[in-house]
Amino acid sequence: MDSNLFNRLLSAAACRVVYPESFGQMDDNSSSVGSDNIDWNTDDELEITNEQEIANNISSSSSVSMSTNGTVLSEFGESSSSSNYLSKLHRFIKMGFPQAMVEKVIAEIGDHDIDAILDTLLSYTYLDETPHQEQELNDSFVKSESIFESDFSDLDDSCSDEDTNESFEKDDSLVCLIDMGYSHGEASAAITRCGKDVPLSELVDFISAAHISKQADAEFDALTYEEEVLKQPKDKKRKSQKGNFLMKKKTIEKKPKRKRKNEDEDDDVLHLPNPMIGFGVPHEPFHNIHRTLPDAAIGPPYFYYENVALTPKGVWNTIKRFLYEIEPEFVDSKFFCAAARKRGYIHNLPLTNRFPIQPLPPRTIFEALPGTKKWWPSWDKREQLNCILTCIGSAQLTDRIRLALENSNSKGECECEPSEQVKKFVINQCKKWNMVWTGKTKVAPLEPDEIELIMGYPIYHTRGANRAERYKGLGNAFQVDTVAYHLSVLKNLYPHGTNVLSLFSGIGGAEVALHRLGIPMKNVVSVEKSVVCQNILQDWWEQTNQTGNLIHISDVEDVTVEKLGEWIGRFGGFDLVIGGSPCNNLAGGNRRTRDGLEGEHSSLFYDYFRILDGVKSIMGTN
DNA sequence: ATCACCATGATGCATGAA
DNA sequence: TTCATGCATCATGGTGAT
Repeated sequence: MDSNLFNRLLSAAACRVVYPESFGQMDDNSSSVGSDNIDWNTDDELEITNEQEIANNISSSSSVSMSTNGTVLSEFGESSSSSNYLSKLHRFIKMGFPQAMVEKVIAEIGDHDIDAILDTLLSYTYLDETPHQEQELNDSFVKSESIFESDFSDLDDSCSDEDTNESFEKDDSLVCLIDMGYSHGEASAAITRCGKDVPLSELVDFISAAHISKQADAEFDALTYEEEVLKQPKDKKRKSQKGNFLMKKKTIEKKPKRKRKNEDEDDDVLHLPNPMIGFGVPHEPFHNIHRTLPDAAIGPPYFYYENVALTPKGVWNTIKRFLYEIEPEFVDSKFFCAAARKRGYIHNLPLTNRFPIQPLPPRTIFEALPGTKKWWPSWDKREQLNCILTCIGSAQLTDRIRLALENSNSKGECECEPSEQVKKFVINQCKKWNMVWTGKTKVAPLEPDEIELIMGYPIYHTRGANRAERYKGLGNAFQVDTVAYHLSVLKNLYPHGTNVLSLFSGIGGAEVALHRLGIPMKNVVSVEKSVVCQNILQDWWEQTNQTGNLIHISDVEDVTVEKLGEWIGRFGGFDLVIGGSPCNNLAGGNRRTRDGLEGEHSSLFYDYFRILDGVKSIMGTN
């Protein structure tokens, strides 16, 4: 896409009252679940287990963000219907329809007939082809539901005036599509695919077709699953049926997938580099220090975004499209420390004169955990650990492995190696759960302080939190050496210190990295939901005698344009906007809700973009 | 109410054989 | 090329003890 177009899209997007699909999704999140009850970053306070409870929670909450759905729920009466309602609301918002529109349609025709709702939504979308009409429709939704009260309302007025005077048709199309509730990515993709001069109806048709196809697929899955599985008794039969079903689905899907591979798969999939060294890592010969950033991407401020590399398909493409078409830098932290950590980073930092922080961290298991060497059998060839996750192997697994090894050894009645089968079992489990040898027949998970060392944090950085919180905080954190290597280029640029906006701070990986680089922090605004993590960062801030000012904000929703303007006015601008948005719905370890970028937690990426773009707008206008 | 503990697969890529 | 197999993966939700 041409960069000018994209600039305009972004600036227009920043001025919308009604955010596109993604933001509708986000609104749904914030209103479906009480903001006091969800830890977006660490997710362990997720006490709500079903929609019934969610509905109850909403109705009993007095949070400001609840007000919207508070009125909605009161219209639908009992919590059971609320649950149903929420489920359907969520479903249609996921399809890309604006929340306000879905609420309106369900209020009009009820929530029983899904087809009717879909038809009505589509006809609304089709009928309102002209920008003027669509704007009115959305405005009426906004007013009647009194939803989007805050962030961009001031800007919107001025921008809509500009829009009406806008003479570029292609920009109008983008703005209209965004107004209609489609995401930037969808809108830009549709224009790219269909051409810039096609009628709006054709663009809508393109996007709607994609939605319907996606939804039909999902519904087919759900229906077939229900038909085939729910009839069966529970437990094993159920599992096997599900397995059969999935096998069927795979065989059905395979052919079209291959066709796409030859055609346009490259449009949707970003390829991960092998070896995963990004623009270069220490001790590796390959380095690329030349890249051309799109105009819209150039700072100030510098920004740095991080998430897991191994996401469902298309996620990184979407992230890239939002973050100014910058190519992600995929790096495995195994080149920096003793554990693998495959992550993608999108940033607009310079690439020249990077340097690692000293002292260099241990790169092998034996260097990081010398106590394990004594027990490490020769047939366990691991030299580095797998990714540090948020939970650890069970004590029962340790016992099972101990028994397997003891039985295998006693059979041979000698000190020889266990059988190949036992070795394979043990190795697989050790790799899966990152267990290390702590005895002749004993493997155990890493202790929190060992993980702190590997992840580049001061020892006992997370001390004080309970064990599960420590594992979770560390499992969600930056690998400090990796991030610091990328941020090292800032040292010469800001000898007198930086102002940092740290989003989804967690246990403070960004702050620790800057500190270890010797880059002073004048002001840090840290946005982090978890009180435990806030305390960890605050304690570290005090222990390291930071002279700067640390401000805690608990919710990204509270980071409004007004707040950003206030901080920017006070600090003279942010030098760095840094953060990794929640990966819960992207991570491979998630069995239940790996829903992609539109998932409950991971959709907070759009808040990262919203805030970053807000900072860029304000600093640009200033 | 809090915390420790544990069982719970699917996805997408890499690799190599047919 | 196609297919089978191997492999790693910032997690979730339930249960029970305190």
